[in-house]
Amino acid sequence: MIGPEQLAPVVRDALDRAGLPDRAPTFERPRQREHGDWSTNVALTLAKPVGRSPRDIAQAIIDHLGTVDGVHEIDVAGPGFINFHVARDALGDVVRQIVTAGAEWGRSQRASGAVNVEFVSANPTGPLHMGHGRQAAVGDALANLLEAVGWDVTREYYFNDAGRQMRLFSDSVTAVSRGEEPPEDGYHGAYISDVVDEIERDGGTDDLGEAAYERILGRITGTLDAMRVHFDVFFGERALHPDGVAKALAALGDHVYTADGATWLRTTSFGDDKDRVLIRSDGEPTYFAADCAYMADKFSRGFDRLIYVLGSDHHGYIKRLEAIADAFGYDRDRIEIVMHQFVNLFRGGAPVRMSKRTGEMVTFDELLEEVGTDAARYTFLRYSRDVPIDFDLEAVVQADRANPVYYVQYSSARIAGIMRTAHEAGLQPSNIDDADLALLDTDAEQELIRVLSTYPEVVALAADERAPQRIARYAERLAEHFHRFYTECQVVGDDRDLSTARYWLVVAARQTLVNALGLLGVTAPERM
RNA sequence: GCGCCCUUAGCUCAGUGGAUUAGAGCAUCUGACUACGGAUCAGAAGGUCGGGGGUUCGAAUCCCUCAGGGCGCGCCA
Repeated sequence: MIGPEQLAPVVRDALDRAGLPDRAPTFERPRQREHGDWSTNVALTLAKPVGRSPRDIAQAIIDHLGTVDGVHEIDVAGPGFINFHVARDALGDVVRQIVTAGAEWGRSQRASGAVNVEFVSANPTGPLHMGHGRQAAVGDALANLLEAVGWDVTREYYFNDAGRQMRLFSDSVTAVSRGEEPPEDGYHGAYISDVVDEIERDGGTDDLGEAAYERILGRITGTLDAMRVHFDVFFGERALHPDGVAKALAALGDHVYTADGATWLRTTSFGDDKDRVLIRSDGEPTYFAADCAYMADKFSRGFDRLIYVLGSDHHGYIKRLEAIADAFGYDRDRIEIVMHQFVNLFRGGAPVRMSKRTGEMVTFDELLEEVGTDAARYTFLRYSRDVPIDFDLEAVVQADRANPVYYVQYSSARIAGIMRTAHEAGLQPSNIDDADLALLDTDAEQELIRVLSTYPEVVALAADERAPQRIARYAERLAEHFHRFYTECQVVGDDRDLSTARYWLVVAARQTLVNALGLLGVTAPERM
């Protein structure tokens, strides 16, 4: 469909012919449908320098535009906007374009380079919980989006398998295996004895802590599999000791100093609130030291950019991470923190208590089992990262219009239903070039096509803003327009040519829905 | 105390590339089943975009400020 690329040069020519100063016009999608498909405010921006009224300028531009291919109508509106209405028959081309592009529809090469997306990164000392679930969904969808616009993406999971916490975990497991209480500040959950029993049943081990750690990591990857999240790299902190950390400290050079028996990084030089300890006075390196070595490791692997997906409780790390990058001398723009708010669990409007102590905690595994992967992922992804999510176990499985997951998936099932009916009726066109897509001329069809045509813009914006919810909201808008089309237009009918044209429109709608939901990691079911 | 985020319709939330009459779902009210899945559709009603200043021809959107709410500020991990 015609867009800014075609309209901009035409408008510039008109500016020239109208004797107006040259200016690169910007175009936007008007909010109001009556304002057409594209709009430019170029006349408004010229009003001041030219000293004429915006509407007057707009009219002058239009007078010199002449006719524009694919545009049906151009008018001046409001304070001086020039609105372009795309020709109805031009919309058929959109359908053809979508069907031809298939799975590539909406993807682009607007970005390039290698990006590392680190997310979840929960330590394998216990099962994943709700917060990790949102993190998994957001991180994975973000990775999908980045791939869709041309990035070469690596999904990475980092975990601490060294240091004090690891020893504490090991001690806890060992205590439990002897029938004793874990240390006060150790790990107490029921899963500890589960894992211990499991190991003993399988013939024991000579390193219980290690074996338990591996088992829990295995459980976590199992949960992630169920979530359809697959990492390219699982990176254990141990790989950074001692060489990586030593090299990192050396590379940090003058920014490192000793005081009070400890070794510090002068992060305050780079905007942090206080300096951070690298090596404690007892000689033990902190996790912060490992974080430094880890960043250096990532960059050494050739990434152009590092993205850290973090829960809002970690926002204090932003300055710290940026300070590390600065201290190493990396361009700060090459690291990016993508934050998201937390998740509150409800059941039928009542909060579900979450307590590690009492074991009332709902693990993410249990949640997935109860609501399913599609509902979980979709619910985590349809909200802006900036708002906390109230995740209601009942509302999320509710099967009606109130639940957007089902609303969207139902449109997918309906599409599949049409396909089945069409095939039974012998309607199964193989070549879209033979179809007369200009027959798609009802309002419902035209509006559906218009929504379809904006998909690539939505993907680009969602990727740029790291905003997966834009894809979810788009899918809802698409479903809405499809349902209306479904209600008003019979696809499989007596008029063969019309049926064929509508068949292709349905194919295009399905393709777009599949592509959009695919970015979210949600399925487009054929039956429900 | 400092920092980050949030405050938009009765409720839950979009919209924050400045711009033409601020959107959706739920709830409320009125309609649509002799056609491909009514798990749907059409319509009505509902908002001084937390308050107050400012920038701009134009602000939900940018800046300042105040008020509420969430989170974070370790030689913890």
